[in-house]
Amino acid sequence: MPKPTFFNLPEAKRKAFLETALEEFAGRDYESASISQIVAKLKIAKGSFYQYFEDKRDLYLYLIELAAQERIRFVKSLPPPDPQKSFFAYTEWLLEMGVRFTFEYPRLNQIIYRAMFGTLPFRDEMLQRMKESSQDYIRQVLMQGIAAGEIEPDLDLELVAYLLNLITNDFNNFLIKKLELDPQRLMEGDYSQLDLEAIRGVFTKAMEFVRYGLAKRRV
Amino acid sequence: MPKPTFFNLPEAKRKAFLETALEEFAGRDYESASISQIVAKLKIAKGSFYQYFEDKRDLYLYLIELAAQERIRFVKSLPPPDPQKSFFAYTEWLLEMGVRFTFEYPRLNQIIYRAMFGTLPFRDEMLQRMKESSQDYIRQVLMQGIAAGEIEPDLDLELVAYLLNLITNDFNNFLIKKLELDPQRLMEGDYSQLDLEAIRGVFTKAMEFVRYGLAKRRV
DNA sequence: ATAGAATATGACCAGTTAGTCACATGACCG
DNA sequence: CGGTCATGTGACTAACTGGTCATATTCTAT
Repeated sequence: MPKPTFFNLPEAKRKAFLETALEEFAGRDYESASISQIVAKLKIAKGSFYQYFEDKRDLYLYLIELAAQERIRFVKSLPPPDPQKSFFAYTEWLLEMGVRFTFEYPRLNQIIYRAMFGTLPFRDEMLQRMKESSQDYIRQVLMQGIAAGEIEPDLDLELVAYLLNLITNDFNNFLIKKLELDPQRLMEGDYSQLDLEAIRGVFTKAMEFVRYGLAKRRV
Repeated sequence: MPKPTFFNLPEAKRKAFLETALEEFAGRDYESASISQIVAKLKIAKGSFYQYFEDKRDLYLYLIELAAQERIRFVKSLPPPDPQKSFFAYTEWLLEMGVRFTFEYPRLNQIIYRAMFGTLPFRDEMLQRMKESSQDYIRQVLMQGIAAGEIEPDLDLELVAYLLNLITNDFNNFLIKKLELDPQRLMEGDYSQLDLEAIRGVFTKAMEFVRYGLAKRRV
């Protein structure tokens, strides 16, 4: 946890600090991310950093916690389609929200992605910080789908939740490849290249796979 | 490419070098992996390393190439089930081979995984080295499945190949969680904890999802 | 035995890192 | 004004990094 000093900081300074720290930790993995670089970019003294945080790891775990909270906040901020209507519409919406989050908060998304799939010297502490994991959330939604009779009840929920979570988290990588987007420009907040129609088309295709699998449809 | 000197090395020494280098690069990301650590473990002089390779990146790209080749060799070394019989049996076999490779060559697998999903200062050169990517291979197999009339022809092949590749590559992570395996012991080559029956059960469930998706089966 | 090439060595360099600490500055309060 | 406490500072440490290079050793072929 950050020291009290950090929270006493004028908001502008605190925001600027987080901005820069997120930038640093989003682009490189934990070991490579550099406190020295952060303070250099911010033009503050090295000592100041250690007034705000215990150490590097303290900052990193805080950033993860922040990113995870922000993602949950983001997903909850927009109303889902009528949940009663169709489980699959809901899942597609979830997928879409994941991608939108990626585009709107690319750095936060990177941090989460790294924390989930990367190497970390302290996975356990990290997982604690991401209490409400999206995987648990997906599992809940799946159970609702089963209750509503839309989903095959014989599925291994844990397995499917894992796979869906995996797909959701990695989907933007596919989009970037498929639509030949420039990740650099996206990272810099330039969305002019986004073709929302095309993206929605890919969503629909992805949902077809999730819904019916590969097998030839029986007509 | 390694310098000629490296290939002139007595086989035992060359193997030992690769062993140690793989260990180092499997465990940490590119920036964190340390040449100094490698030569220290091998008890050879720093200068010797630079007789074998141009630089760090030269070694890394070589390791990736090696790992990718080894994976292809491994998959091709065991005969698949009758390819004419069922596309899905074939795909399940492919998934199984992926997992078996993970268990038998955990370090090689880590390197490939890192190369595909991690951060890299030179993605392009890396992708060139992994010419025959498993994703292309999966796409071929899918096309055969369509030709055989087993697979829905309306699918977006590129998308599905991407998702299948993703699942195959990450599946062992799920297995480890699901079967509560100890990754540390696996890394050290201790497979006594493996329950092949249980693993096969998870495969089957995963293939059900891949085959029919989430939707409730029509009976 | 000897020349010449191939290989091995480790001190050294310039650069980086996380973290510390004695001190300076600033803000608020009586 | 003075005093006290929070905040800011940057030189410094010890440890590390990738890479170089002059020198030493070992191998090979005559």
